[in-house]
Amino acid sequence: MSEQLDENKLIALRREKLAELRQGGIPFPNDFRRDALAGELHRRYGDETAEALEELAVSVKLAGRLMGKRIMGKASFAHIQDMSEPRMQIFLQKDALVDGVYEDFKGWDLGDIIAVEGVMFRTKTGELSVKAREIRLLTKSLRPLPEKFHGLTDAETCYRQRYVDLIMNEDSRRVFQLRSAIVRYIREFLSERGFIEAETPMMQVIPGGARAKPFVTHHNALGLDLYLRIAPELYLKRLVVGGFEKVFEINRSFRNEGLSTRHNPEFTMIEFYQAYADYRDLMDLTETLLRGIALSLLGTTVVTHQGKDYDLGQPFRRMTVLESILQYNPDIRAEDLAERESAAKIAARLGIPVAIGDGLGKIQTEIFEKTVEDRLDEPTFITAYPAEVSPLARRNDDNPFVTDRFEFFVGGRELANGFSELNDPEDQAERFRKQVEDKAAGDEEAMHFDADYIRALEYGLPPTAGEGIGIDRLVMFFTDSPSIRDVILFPHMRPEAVQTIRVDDSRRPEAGPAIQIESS
RNA sequence: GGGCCGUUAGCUCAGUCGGUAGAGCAUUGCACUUUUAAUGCAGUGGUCAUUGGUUCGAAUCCAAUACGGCCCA
Repeated sequence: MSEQLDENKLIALRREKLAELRQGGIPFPNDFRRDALAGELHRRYGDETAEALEELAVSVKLAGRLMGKRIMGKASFAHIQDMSEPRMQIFLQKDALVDGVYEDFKGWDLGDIIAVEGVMFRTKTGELSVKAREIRLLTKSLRPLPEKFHGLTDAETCYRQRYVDLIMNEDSRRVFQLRSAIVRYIREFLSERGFIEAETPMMQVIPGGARAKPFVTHHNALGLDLYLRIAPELYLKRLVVGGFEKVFEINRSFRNEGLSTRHNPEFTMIEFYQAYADYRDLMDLTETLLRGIALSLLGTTVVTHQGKDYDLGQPFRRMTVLESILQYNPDIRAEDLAERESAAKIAARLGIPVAIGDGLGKIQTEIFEKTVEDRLDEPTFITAYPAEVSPLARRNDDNPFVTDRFEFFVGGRELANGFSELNDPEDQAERFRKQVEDKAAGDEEAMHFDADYIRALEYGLPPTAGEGIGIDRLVMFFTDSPSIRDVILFPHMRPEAVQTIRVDDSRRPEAGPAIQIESS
């Protein structure tokens, strides 16, 4: 017996065709080897004339998904799509194929995976094409593809069934190809500069390195609750203690928060640490990196995002938290930000709730977040964050109220956060204690006391600077994507209301009854 | 968590004042040996997200729920 997914007549018809294939031999063959990609052929032969191509008589083997089919009696055109761009047109003539093959082809469906062997030529209308000598069906597709002209536009289906989105939407394929290129660029950028790539625990006994609510999981054999990491920071700095003086990790981290166009519960960061450097060195490095990505990806330093141009070729603006508040709030006076009481009044006027335990630094930061952050359009480094909100950052030598820290903003969004690392173990222990107090007072995002991390610092962390860059947001910026879901292949979604998984007992006798998952 | 909007054929979308549903593409059949969203002719295809209510009658009005989108916190 079997429980059906959403069957319809189109699928039933294709199942009948598959059943015939099963009768006729091996239905899912894997003995075809291609020797070319459509895109490569376009680049290599795209400029050759029809006559030149005829003379060259280049024979090629292509495979891919059947995306277009135009039957005109005893001749047909088809388009196949492989991992390259653009598609290649195939020309078939009944007389040029083995008897019966042309009739088989007429029964194939859009979406089927096919193999073609033939000769490059140019059609009357000038399109580079392959004249088929042999053509085979490799994989029967049972489900109809979306409409060929409008494609798939329903956002929900694009996210839930990314495979269909990728088949249909070149723009979507492009985003993820660029994402791959960005990650590769960053990895090479750091590797060339002598950084070592590391992999640190994703399951942690004490989640650290950021202020965030973690996900909890459980290790059965150890009888131990573990947290999915919210950041790799504390482990990477242990590695610097260990002598890996330049180290990075491209990491998936997890934060138990809501979903939005800017937040996914799991997200990708690059974190890197460099000994004998400070936060200013990392600001310079960040400028170089972002400029390099733009030039490498786009061939220009000007990035167009959501209708605006951002020139990463210019030096990025730099200002402190306090300077930025004053610049964007002409009605606020510097002296009013210097005292807790007057700053709290400003916060209250702005509708920011102030808790009794909040110090001046926290209040200043909230005023900054409320009135400045999303207006930081041009590439900007904001520096001098209060120590109160920067429990892992080194204090500034001249003004210990603030830290040697920066965040980078562009298009109103925070893309990076970096600082000179706090390497004084006693100061760090004190700041952990303050976090634990905050946690006891009900701050769910406050940090834990990580005694092993303090022990590591006590062995001596060299003067170091570290930085994290949000890869998803970076990719959003460079690919002009309005939502984080557009740059994550399988973004988090609520489960579909009722999902039935087909289990065919006749072929898997050991299997139990049909599995049915229903969400309540 | 709050507000607004959406959910109709495989896909993209119409659906007027409440009278049991329509197009294009896909698909099926026929014709067609250089097409480009091929073309021509003829068909098939629907639990109008779900549940309940109002009504003689609901895709349409009301409510709740589910899922999604945008904005806000």
